[in-house]
Amino acid sequence: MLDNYLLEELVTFAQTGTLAKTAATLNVTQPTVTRGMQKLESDLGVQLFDRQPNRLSLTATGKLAATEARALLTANQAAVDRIQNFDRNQRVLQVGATLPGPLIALQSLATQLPANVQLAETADVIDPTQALLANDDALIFTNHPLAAPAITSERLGTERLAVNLNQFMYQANQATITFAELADLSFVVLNDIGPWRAIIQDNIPGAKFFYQEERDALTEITKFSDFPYFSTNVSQFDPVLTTQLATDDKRVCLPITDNAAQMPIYACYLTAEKARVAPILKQAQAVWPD
Amino acid sequence: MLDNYLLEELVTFAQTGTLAKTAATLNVTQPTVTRGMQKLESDLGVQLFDRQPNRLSLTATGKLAATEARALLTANQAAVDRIQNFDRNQRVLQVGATLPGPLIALQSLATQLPANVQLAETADVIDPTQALLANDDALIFTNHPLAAPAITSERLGTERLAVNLNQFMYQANQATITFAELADLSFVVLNDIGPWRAIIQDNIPGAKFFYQEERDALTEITKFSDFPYFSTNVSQFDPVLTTQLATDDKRVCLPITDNAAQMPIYACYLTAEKARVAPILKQAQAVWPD
DNA sequence: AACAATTACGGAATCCGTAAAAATT
DNA sequence: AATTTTTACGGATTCCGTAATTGTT
Repeated sequence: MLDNYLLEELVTFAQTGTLAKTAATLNVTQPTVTRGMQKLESDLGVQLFDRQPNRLSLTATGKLAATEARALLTANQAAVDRIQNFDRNQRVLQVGATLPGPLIALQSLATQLPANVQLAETADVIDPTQALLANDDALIFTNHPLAAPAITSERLGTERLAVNLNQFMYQANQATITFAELADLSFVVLNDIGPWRAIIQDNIPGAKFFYQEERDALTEITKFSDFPYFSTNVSQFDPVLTTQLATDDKRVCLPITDNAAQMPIYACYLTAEKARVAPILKQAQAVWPD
Repeated sequence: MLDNYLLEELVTFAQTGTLAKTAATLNVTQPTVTRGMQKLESDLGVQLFDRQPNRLSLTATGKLAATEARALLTANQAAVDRIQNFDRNQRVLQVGATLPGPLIALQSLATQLPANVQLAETADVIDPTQALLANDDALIFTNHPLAAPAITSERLGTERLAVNLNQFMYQANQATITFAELADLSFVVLNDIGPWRAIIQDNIPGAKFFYQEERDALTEITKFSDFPYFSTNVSQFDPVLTTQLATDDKRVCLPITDNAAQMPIYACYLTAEKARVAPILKQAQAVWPD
């Protein structure tokens, strides 16, 4: 068995090239690292270094050992994360998403949700499969099912994009609209909108987008300007938009009819956690506007 | 970072169920294990055990931690093995096989091989891909190419099965033979013949096979009996068979013409080790009877 | 002179075993 | 009575830092 602190020293040496820098980056003294690498060699019964009086360099075996060590350390850290996240998720049930719509819908009934449910602030999940397997989230909303065998992906419904145009714009004079009809316009858009971002960028020719990190900043800009903004059949639950804007917003909401503007929504969770996420899923299905 | 000795204690507790038995199997005292599990809980910041005055049981988190711990320990051990095997293979170049033919062919020119080449005694490689990736062998002969991306599988030639029949048997009166014509006969066969074993068992109806572990025992039996035995175009290099038998063996060698009796031979090695195995491959190709 | 590695020595932290206690079956 | 877990205490091991040595650039 190889001790972790020795593996760290080896990995750092592979990066830095000298024992002195290794010691410096690990906040220990050189003799510590010297002894450590000697012990690692003796534990393995293998020569890891070519020794010249003033220079240490890794042998071929040493290089292999360094990459193996790196893998072991990351595996160890990943295990710690999984265990700690699992323990946390025993108490608070973390809900994430790759797109904001479903989170907004759930937030609208926050009072009716179990007290241990913790909704993510923004749609910032990069790799949903990894996030579930690492017990980072117990439930993640995505726009595509996940392939991993331990994961169940349940179709929740469809999110449909709409655009809110000033009522005096000529395009506003209709019940629905297409991406093509929005060409060359400028929009204010939230930053964390997941896959929607690529969709609007790829489908509206010549458009410009002003991305806003904060939702409050976005509502401010929309309130005091004529920039069109996007919404969906799900974001209608957004309390910020509905309360602060709806009262005096002179825009009209036009659903976008393109296929690309219709997005399937899936609820993904570890199959082993089905029982724990079931009540939340039931709530989500109940409020889904389909 | 989780210390290995704590992980071992957790894994053994998951197996045995009590700290006392855990201590016994690990050859330490109970207080050691008690403190160890307390430290592991404190390191993780997580409760791993349900504590009743006289009974300790794993929580859900604890069970997860135990399986994670087991994985980390096996990964650690596997890394050690890979490193040590790699180091050994820097000096001696280990050659294995899933079938004996190619090893026999190479053995016939043992004197001309580099001194650091170590040929396996018997064809006992179970999982050639694993053996290569673990640096257990540097070169393995198989009857099928290996799929792993880091591995190169080079077609070496074809091994062709033959049977040696007493010259007075009526089937011996021909140049070649088929499996069907060997029906209901009894054969003496070596134990470690890899895939050949399934082939003769599946293709010769009603045949009986007397498997011998030792090659010497097999030659003894064949010498003092009339049992037919198998050979191939490659096993002709076998010094035991050729010297001890050929002089007074009254059998005739009949190649078997069935497709199933023709076996492709591949030389498999880590692509990164190509340069080191190249000279051996060259020798093998030179003597191959194709 | 500056830098890198190693060794020697003493202190500090950690880990372990013995002994004893508390509680259960 | 026998088991199991836990705490307390002392010893032993291990690990680390300071100081000093060697050799190279």
